[in-house]
Amino acid sequence: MHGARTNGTSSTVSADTNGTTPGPISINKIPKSLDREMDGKFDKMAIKSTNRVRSIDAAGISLVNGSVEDSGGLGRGKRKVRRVPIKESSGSEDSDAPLNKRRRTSNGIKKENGVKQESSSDDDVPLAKKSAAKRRNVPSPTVKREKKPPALLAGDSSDSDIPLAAVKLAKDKQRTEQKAVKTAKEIRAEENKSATAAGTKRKSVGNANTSEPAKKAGKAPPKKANGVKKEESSDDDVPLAKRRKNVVQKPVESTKKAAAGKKSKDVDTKPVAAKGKGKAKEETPAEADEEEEEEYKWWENQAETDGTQKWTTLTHNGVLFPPPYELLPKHVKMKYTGVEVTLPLEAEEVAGFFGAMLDTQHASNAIFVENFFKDFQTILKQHGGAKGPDGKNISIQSFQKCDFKPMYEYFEEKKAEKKALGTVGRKALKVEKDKAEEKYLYCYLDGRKEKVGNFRVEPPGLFRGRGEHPKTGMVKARVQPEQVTINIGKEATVPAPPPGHKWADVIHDNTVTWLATWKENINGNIKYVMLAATSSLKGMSDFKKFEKARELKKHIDRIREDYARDLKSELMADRQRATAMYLIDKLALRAGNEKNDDEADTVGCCSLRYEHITLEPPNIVVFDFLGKDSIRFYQKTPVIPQVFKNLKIFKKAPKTRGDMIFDRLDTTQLNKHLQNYMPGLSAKVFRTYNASWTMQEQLDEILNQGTIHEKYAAYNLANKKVAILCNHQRTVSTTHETMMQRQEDKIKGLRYQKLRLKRMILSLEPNRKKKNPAFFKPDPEIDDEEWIKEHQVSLIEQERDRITKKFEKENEKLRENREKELKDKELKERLQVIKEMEAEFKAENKTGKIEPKRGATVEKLEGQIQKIEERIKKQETEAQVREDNKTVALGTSKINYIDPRLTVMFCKKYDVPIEKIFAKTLRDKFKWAIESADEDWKF
DNA sequence: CTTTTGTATTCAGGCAAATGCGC
DNA sequence: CGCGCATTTGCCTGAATACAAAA
Repeated sequence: MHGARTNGTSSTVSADTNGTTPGPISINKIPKSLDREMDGKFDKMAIKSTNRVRSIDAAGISLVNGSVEDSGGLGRGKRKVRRVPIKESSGSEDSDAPLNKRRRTSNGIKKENGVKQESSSDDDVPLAKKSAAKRRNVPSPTVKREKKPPALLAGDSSDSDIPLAAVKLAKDKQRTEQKAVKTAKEIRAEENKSATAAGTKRKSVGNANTSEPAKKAGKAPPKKANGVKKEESSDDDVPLAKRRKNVVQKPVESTKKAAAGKKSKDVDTKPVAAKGKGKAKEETPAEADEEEEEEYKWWENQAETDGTQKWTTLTHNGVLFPPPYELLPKHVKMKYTGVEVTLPLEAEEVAGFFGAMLDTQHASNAIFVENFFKDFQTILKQHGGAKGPDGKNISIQSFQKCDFKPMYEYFEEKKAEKKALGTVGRKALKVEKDKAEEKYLYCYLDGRKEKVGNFRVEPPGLFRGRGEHPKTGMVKARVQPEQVTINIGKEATVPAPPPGHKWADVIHDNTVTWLATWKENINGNIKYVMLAATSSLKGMSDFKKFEKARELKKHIDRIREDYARDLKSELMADRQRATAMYLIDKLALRAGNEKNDDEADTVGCCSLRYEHITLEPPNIVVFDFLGKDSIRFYQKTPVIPQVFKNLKIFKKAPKTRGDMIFDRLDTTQLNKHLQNYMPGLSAKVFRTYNASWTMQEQLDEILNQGTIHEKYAAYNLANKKVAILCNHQRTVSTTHETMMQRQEDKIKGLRYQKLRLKRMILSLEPNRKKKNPAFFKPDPEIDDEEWIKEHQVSLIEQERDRITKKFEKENEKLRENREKELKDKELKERLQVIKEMEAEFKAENKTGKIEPKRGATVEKLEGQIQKIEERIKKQETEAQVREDNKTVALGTSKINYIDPRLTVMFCKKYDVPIEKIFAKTLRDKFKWAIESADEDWKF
């Protein structure tokens, strides 16, 4: 985004008493009169906004038109936020004084636009960067959830329809008309576009699915597993209640635990792996056994954990460094002003980073390029500079004059070489690599072997900050052992640093879970080597996360009642907090911590600014902003009147673009407030809670009928609702459009085939038409003669192609065998059929009749028609799902938000193999859930 | 019908970007 | 009270697979 931005932190502000301590812009207490005022009429702002947003799609989708002001995120700038301690009770001394506003001001990356001090005069200066183009349509995430506090959630009852409807995607046409915010994703998408090319046909998709089974069809185990359970039900759940020994309780009743454990063992079977293609059918329990000692089932054994100490003993082998850089072959050189230059190793490496990215959009991103080039120059200078062929120094001054093409081409060559190796060669390489990594794969935590996650030190490269990250493109430096701190048990042997090096430090801190750490040079962030998601440490905390969310169930009613009440509080801070809670609860917004100017300008609930919300009377709120990862959050949703009114108040002048909506609130305060309800409660818990809650609700609506595949599709639909709620998106693949087109053509082709079959029937029995006119009615989808003709042409071409190819192939083979090749005459003869086809089509077009093949009967033809109809239907649903899901990412919610026990419950209850839904890694990660939940489990 | 082939989809890993809490 | 630290969340990518059409 870009677009308007505000400059100036304070210009319009007068009361900045000491000049450095800004304060909230809003008044402390909300007078009754203001409340009343906001009740009635709608102010200018609201009306104005109406003009800017228009509702287009009948389905309820509304699109923001292109006006710059609507852009969600404005220019970034220094955010001068000050937080004044406000004693709410102290009354309203500061009531009207428009204190300094909290706003995001501009500073546009490089040019600091001087005048920041001026008021809003240049609010609208668009950033130089890319202007808006098309925007993606974001489906409205609202998902109906239980009517806990009935009146409270506007979307729950009557209103819910709107957003729900909005879930439907708009038509492409409309899509392209719109313009507006360009999200990071879109930018990326565009970039790829260029690199794309051919496509192909094939349909599929939709079902997103299905995998594994095909080959090892066997795999019945899971089924069996379910059958079993059902011992005493006792599980009215509430595992919480059934605490066992110590502090923490187990996920499920202990009783069935043992049984459960056993069962699921067969269930899990060795997933796939199946290195050979296809047929590996090992998978027997026997194999499971060979799997070394039995693993630690922490979930059956919850004792410890006071929370702070994470381990007692810890042994590991440290980290794996990337291989040192090796100079490129002599003939591969970057050019400057057309002349090959020799770079010092360090600089060549950096140039290579860029050279390898020439075909990405980064290479044409001005900020990226600028940051890269600056760092490149610095590094070059540090290492002696570039030399010309004559050995003389060459000063690299201009990016424009640099030509990285030779490097790019070299890398491409390398890639091709690798590809040419074939599966065999690559496998060998992989074995080698695996061997080098072997020792790092596992560590021993409290004596148990646990998998390590990211033991590889991140290699150097160019920083790929997402969205409009000010630092994107900077050189991410190589990490030296001297920067790496090792955390390991006191008793353990400290892994040796690479020869000639030493560690920054070696510590023995058992209150943290990391094995190694270092500081990254771009943002100064700290990186860690931690255990894999399948480890007990991660598993336990995941479990706790979900238990915490379930615990929230007990408090949610009260919390909702409270914030409903506080929506009317006369204290601004309380009212803002209540309003924020409403949004977090209803829309699953993230908390919205403050960010710095050297990060991309993205927001969450608490950091929403004036321009991110538009109010449309009577109670529609349009959210349009960039959230985490610069993913656009665009939603038009009704809210309860009090919230609408509050937002109006929070946007009231003098607040304007750049100012915080919740200027009396921040995440710390919000979370502190939440702690009062329940220890450990924070804003993010609401996301988990609402996601899992929604999933439970959705799953409950699924009927236990149909094929496994259908049930799986139903699950995915539920999953999708959650993903939409959480605004989890993905970029539409660059090939999406072509694939859709192709599929459409294919469907039409099928329809044409159907038409021909019907015509054949009529040739056999002309009187059928009278008997069943409906059946022979022309298909409206392909009544276009033009199209039919084109299609016929392409069919003929295809056939010709096929015959020719086959001919050539045969010849090739003959040649190999040193036999005589076929003559061209042979080919000609074979191509005779083409002539026949043409004639046939011609006749068909003229008379509308087709001679059936020999031996055809009406019955046979009808059978074929039926088959084709099935295929058409299948293709159509597939196409629909593909289109509907193109921007929705299901994975994130599956991995992070949906309590895995829900999935396990679903699978057991409906006899769907867990493998269908949880891939190998997820099955490992969620082993605790698989072994502890049964078909009656409830979130 | 089975095998082959070529592509689309899924998986698993990578690392950036959030949250949240305590010093 | 702002920052540092630890941990969770999230999108994307390259490699591995599955799938459907062709042979």
